[in-house]
Amino acid sequence: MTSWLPLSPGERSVAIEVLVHGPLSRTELARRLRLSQGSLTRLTKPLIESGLLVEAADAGGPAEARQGRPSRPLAVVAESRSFIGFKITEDVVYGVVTTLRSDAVARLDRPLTTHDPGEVADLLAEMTRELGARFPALAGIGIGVGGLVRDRAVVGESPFLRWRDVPLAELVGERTGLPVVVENDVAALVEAETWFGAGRGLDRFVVLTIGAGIGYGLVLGGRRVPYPEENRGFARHWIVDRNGPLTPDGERGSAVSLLTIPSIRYQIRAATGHDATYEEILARAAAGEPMAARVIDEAARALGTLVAQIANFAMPQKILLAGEGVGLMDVAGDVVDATIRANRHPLAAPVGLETKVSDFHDWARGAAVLAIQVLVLGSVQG
Amino acid sequence: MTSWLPLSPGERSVAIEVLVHGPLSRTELARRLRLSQGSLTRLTKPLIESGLLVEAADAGGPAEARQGRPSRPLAVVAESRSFIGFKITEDVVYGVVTTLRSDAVARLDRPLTTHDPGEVADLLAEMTRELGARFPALAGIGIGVGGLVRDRAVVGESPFLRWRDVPLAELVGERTGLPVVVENDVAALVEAETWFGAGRGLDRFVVLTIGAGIGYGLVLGGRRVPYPEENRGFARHWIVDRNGPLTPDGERGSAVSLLTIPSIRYQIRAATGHDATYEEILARAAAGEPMAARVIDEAARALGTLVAQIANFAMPQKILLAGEGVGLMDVAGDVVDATIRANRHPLAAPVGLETKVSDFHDWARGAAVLAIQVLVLGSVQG
DNA sequence: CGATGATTCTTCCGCAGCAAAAGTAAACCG
DNA sequence: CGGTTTACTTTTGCTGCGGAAGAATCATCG
Repeated sequence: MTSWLPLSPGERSVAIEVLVHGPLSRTELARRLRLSQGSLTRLTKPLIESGLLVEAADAGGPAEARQGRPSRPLAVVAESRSFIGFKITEDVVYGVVTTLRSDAVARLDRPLTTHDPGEVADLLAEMTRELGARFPALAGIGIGVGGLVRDRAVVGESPFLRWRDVPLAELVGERTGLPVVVENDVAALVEAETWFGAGRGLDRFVVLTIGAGIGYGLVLGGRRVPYPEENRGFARHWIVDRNGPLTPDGERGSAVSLLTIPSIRYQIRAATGHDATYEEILARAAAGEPMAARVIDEAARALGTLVAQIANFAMPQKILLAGEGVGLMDVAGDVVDATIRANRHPLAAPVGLETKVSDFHDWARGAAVLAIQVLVLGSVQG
Repeated sequence: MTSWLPLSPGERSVAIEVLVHGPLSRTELARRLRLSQGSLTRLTKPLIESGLLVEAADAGGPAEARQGRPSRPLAVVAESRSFIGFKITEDVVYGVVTTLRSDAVARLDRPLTTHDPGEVADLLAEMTRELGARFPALAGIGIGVGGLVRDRAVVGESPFLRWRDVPLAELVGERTGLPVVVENDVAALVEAETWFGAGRGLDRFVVLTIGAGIGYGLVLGGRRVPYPEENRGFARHWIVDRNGPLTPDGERGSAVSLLTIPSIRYQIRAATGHDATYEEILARAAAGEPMAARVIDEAARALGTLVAQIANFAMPQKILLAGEGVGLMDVAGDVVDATIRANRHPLAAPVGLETKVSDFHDWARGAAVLAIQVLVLGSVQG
């Protein structure tokens, strides 16, 4: 039971479909996977015997009383395994415990007082022990780090931790005895949203995160497209408006200069001489204060332009805006929408835009999903 | 033999691989398709018996004299079938005959003196007879039309022909007795490049055409992504530079205003009062004439910006620039390249940019590829 | 010039995994 | 209580694949 019985390709597709799309009857599964009903009986049997699936207890509610033999929806036993996800920031480690369905059932944060790889690994192992005490069936650990990660195991380069080629998966693995996956934090969030979130079941899907920096993830055919400049500040070269503001980070008028929280705060500080939090700036813009309103308006236009460009060129079925900097949408969502419309053909399909404010625990949850994938897919492959 | 024996999925994949990637030995095919050698003997036998494939005659050249039993590369019998492709413009119909490998072996153009659907179909049938006299084994007809095409059969809307809901495939089919595929001209060119051209074997591929208008085609996982605003002047809403020139067509500073041949000619005419052809303008820009140089420089910057945005957001492995308006690259290719670099991260993979000047026969050839696909795939599905 | 090895292709066997069809179960309906 | 409807199971047969062994065909080397 440490890892699952090796699943056949057919069994795996059934497991993923039920895991991701909730309770489904065998007939429904047969239709979705284009298999015969007989095959479904065959494929589900070992999955039920191994304890991964159960016949959902009567669906609880009265259900739609249809004619005929009632269906037996199959569901994953979400609590049969627990997973741990960590998000490492410069000064805090955020941890969550999730079920198989990636629901967070516990949280734990710890200050990060050192950047020494070994001591960080010690801390993660200690947090794992603490969390694992309450949730015994731990099946894996996922770790999200800002920076370049290789092979889902080694932190190749992380500026804020000042790490180079740190084999973090190995360090944590030998301290905990659990399978460990390390991934770039944006990539982890993208995977999580692709499997369990806004991108569920979609063929083309984009995640755009706004926070201290900008993150971009493209999912095609259910798989994330990797690219070399990932998480290396690529968006500082996305020039949105050549006459835009100049900030310490990013080229003039780049997405970074216009949209990230530090750049917006910098612009306000440069203009008014006073520091203000992001939320304060948003509130002032909503209240009509000219300086804040101008900066936020410009940011909203930039966001609308970016979203339109993404929609025009990558043609995703949905675009998810995530991160701590999407509060912008509440204050200036109409500006964003108007800008998108101005940069798209009137006959074009409306952009499937979804906004999701995420905190650091959401990033940690994203990392946990990586561990879930490894267990279900049986490999570390992205 | 009218259509091929229905191919099994395995046979079809072998046929396509050999058709698209030239002569290949069975062992090489086994590796590419991830099949065993035994399976390849099984799959190739009926294909050879049916006359689709042959064991290439010793590869002609001396080959690399390696050890062991020499390989027997398989090749399609390109001349076993012929295909006809048409491109319909406002006043001319361009026709080509191609082999199975989409090599054009004959051409025929005719002026189009009427837009009446029946008479156009008559003309196409007559041209088909004329072309077919020299190439007997006709297996299908592909027709490319600017405008909206539904179900690869019906021209839903074509402004320059003033057509609405014309069942062109049916009209031509009943006059020729051949299978007919109708498709939007850009889509046809994209399919052709995906199968036989620059996009061969690529997973993510973009075609950007510049001519009287702008065309965009996105290929993901070997399949073209359809979108509703296709060929309806969508690029007039791609705003590249808000302060760009204003032209009769397209929003201010849009890709259409900056890049299409009519818009460039309009800008020169508006500035100098004299009309000039596109080629003249390019020559004058190359010679350093200020007005032309300014317009062409602006166009090159716009193109670079577009290419960078496409590369940043859709992340294709290659971008093909095609159409009659890519002469721009010869005169101002360095400006385009510099602009691309300025809008991309230094660590990003260099954009695989390929330029291909295409005339109207290339568009017709693209349409012929659709007929090839139908024969090989056995269906009209895109 | 024959033995050896390398490489490609063919033949044959066994079986995984599927669809199709027929059978069983569990509800509702009158 | 038998008919109807729908969901699931069992059985059967077959397709199409991998694997292993063998045949073909070349280079190389003693």
